[in-house]
Amino acid sequence: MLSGDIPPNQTIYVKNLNEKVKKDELKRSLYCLFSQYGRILDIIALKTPKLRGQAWVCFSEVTAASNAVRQMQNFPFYEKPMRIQYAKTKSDCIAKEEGSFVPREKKKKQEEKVEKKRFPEESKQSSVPNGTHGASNGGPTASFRPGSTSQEAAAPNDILFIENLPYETTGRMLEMLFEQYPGFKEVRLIDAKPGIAFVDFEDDIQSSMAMQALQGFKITPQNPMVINFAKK
DNA sequence: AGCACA
Repeated sequence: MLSGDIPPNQTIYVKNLNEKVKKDELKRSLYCLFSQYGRILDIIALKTPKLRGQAWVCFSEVTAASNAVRQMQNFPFYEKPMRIQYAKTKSDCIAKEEGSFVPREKKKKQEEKVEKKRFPEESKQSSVPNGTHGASNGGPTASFRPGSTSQEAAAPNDILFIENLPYETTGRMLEMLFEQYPGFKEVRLIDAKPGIAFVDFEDDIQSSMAMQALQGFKITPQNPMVINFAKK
């Protein structure tokens, strides 16, 4: 089958990655690219001879992984089409979240269910490649409500579609925000439709970076930006 | 091509 008979998994296995790109940049880019599908708990990438050119992206939901497998299949990423499958085994970070993690020392096949209630400590500060110095104006990312139906993720595009802007937003204001990200080309406001804008980038990797960084940015306290890829 | 948890 398409996914090579591997059953769905919260973690996707990505291969055919460009081995020249440095590990941290790779993780950041993967994070930006895939976080549109859901919350990413961790990204594993190693540069050892056996493991270079591959990465594991762990999502908090299987549905996010499924969307990512389908939508980003063969996506050209650093000049190479990504090959995406479900991971074959459960990631440590997932096992930890559900309390079934067994340290690697014991190489046992410890797949038994641990009947446990939630941990009392709810500090879900998961390790995420914290690439971007994002929207640091108080409010973190917006909870995706206005506009788009967040279940149907738009395909990557070098054009971003911005919603929920205050009516008084000017092109210059948006330029100042977006031009700090590499690949920025231009901002386009629609006179007939206040509150939305399009922002063009050189490619969809760079647009993803900016989207991730500025998602939820508040120009006014009541206007967290909602950023999506523009429809093709 | 290659399925780990630096």
